[in-house]
Amino acid sequence: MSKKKNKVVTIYDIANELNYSPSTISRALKNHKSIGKDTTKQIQETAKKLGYRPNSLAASLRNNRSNNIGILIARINRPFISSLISGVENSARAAGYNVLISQSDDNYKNEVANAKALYDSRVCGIVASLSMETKNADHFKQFLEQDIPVVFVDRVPSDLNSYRVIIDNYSAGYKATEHLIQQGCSRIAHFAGAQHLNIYKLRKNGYIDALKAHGITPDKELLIYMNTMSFEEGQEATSKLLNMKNPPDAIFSSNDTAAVSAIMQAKKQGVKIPEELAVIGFNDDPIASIVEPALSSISHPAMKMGELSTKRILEHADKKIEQGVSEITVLDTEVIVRASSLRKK
Amino acid sequence: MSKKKNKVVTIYDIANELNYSPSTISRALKNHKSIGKDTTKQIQETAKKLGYRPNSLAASLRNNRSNNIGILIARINRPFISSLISGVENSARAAGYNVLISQSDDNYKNEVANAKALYDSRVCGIVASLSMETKNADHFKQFLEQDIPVVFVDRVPSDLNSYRVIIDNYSAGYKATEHLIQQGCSRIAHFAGAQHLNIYKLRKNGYIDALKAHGITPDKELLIYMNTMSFEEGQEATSKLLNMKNPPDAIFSSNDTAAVSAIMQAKKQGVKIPEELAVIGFNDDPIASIVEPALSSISHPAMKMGELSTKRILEHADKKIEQGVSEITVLDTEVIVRASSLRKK
DNA sequence: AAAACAAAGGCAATCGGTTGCGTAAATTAT
DNA sequence: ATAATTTACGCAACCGATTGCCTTTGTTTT
Repeated sequence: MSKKKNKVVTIYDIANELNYSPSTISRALKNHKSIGKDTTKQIQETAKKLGYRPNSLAASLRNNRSNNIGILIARINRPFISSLISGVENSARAAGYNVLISQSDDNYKNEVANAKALYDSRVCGIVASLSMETKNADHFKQFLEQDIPVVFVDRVPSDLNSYRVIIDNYSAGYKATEHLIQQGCSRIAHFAGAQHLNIYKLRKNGYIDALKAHGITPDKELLIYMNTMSFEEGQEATSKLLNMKNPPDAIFSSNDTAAVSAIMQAKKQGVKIPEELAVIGFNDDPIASIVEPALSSISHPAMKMGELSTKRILEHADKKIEQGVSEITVLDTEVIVRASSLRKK
Repeated sequence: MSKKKNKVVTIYDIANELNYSPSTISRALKNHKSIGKDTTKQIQETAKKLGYRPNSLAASLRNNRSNNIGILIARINRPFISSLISGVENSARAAGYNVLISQSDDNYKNEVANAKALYDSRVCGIVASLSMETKNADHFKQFLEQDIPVVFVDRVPSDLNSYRVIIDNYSAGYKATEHLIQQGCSRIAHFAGAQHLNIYKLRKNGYIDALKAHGITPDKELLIYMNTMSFEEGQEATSKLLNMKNPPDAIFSSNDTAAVSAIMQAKKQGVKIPEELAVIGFNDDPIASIVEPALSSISHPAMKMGELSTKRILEHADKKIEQGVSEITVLDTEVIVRASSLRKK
């Protein structure tokens, strides 16, 4: 048995059926005012009757602009990212847009290739969070040259002006550290991520400045630079820290994965949390509420950031953009205090 | 300063530059054999020099088929789903396809609307996992009528023949239950999901048959039907179970969320795990390894399922499909034994 | 050397909407 | 009643790549 494709109904079919021209059909379907009311109604009814479905490809080609928003991220299956995507998708779909995703797997070359692919499919906007390896953002210039809005989220480049939706990482790092200090900690270690990514650098700066502001001299031995901030890296670092002659009494980790691994490692070594070691993470991933004791963390409004990113893209068309000006949206974060850092009642 | 759009280079520009016809350019760019070697080389070089980028919209319109694979799922920010998407995206991109996502939020109407949207953008295939509310799959017929392959994953409909990529839920439920029995449990409760979704029904059936096979009569009081299997539902159910005159000595939950909530609730009530209550979940989400004691679970090869789904779509074009025959891909699952169910050493 | 064939490209239609411009008829203004 | 508008719709080009078919020139066959 061969595959049988039913004929797809086009505006030409409707035009033939009703003896109108295709342009009239096109206009009537979009409720263009220059088409009579009765005619419009009749055309729309016939369209429905025939099972007409618009071909967005044709429209997009003609308008030189699709209704697709592209997402460019490192990895989809991370709590923060999947929530971000979810936020983008929700608001995009509500506005009649589709969402194209691409993940770089934290690889720079993939990111460049994905940017090309999204460009070629003529997305009308891009939401991007850089890969770990990305150190320059030239592959986004192609979009800007065509006036296609690019919204950088979370991991944003420092060398390219465009929209940004971020949190105040410096202040979050400051607040997290200050919280630990207020709990009576004074030897506070920090798990810092790759420093060419400004989110990690800023969190570290906040950490350092909070220490100084409270009269604590930062100790280089307590500042651990990590690569991917994986569970394993966190475990190893924690183990080393705890075996020091003068171990820390708190850890502020730039992500929850490493923070959770710190808790688990500390427990394994018989170190009591939070009494002997207070821990706070970053992102407020689901695991933060599950680990025991529950992990304090910094809220990261992923879904909201996604929604705002979409909004920036959709609003872009109406705007006049001043050259050299980047619009930055900064969201609030909160210190979520849980048992892992709660020393004082 | 007004927005400045640089002119986009098309094959016509290359044609003018080199005095060839557009058709020659088109063929040369695809290494068509009917174009001379030198010519082809020259054209490709010029294309690169001018910064030519193919317009996939135009190609898709002409071919009446885009290079976009559509994904239709309930919620993106769930570990299983985001990994599934990741698998689809990886293999799709490797083959030069883009991925369009849409989430229904477990709402039937959204699912229908999303299916329409994906259809209208002329996806060349669909990967779908049904929403909780979906009880009929008629909205997928539009794809099949146009010979657009639909691959159902995990939550598959029972009333529509198409590709399926699934695990053997019955056997997984059976194995999970049997594992608990082997650990010495005999009053085994089950958290069952919405029964119109066959994954939950099959897991339940496996549970029941495993009990019977081992001479245990299923107790209706231990069979808890849930709606969304949320953390809260799990807590409440666990609390009720533990307060019974004759409480269960094990729980097999159809997902990890409810299983984890069971562990946490049991601990809160002072019930020892696994000694007094053994627990096993389903999916092997990240939280399973984090909760204490670590949750036993059933592996669910999400990424792999995504990859296979893409494969089905890409292979579809080459295939002759027999009517009334559905191709089903069944993946193996494993019982991941962790502390939450380990009573015997 | 005539016939047959292969190689290299061009012509023009096509995919399905969209839209600037034009026009005939109907309505309003003067 | 004539001019000025407005209403309602059609014509045809256009978006950019693809492809069946045709032509021209060059090469091989007998």
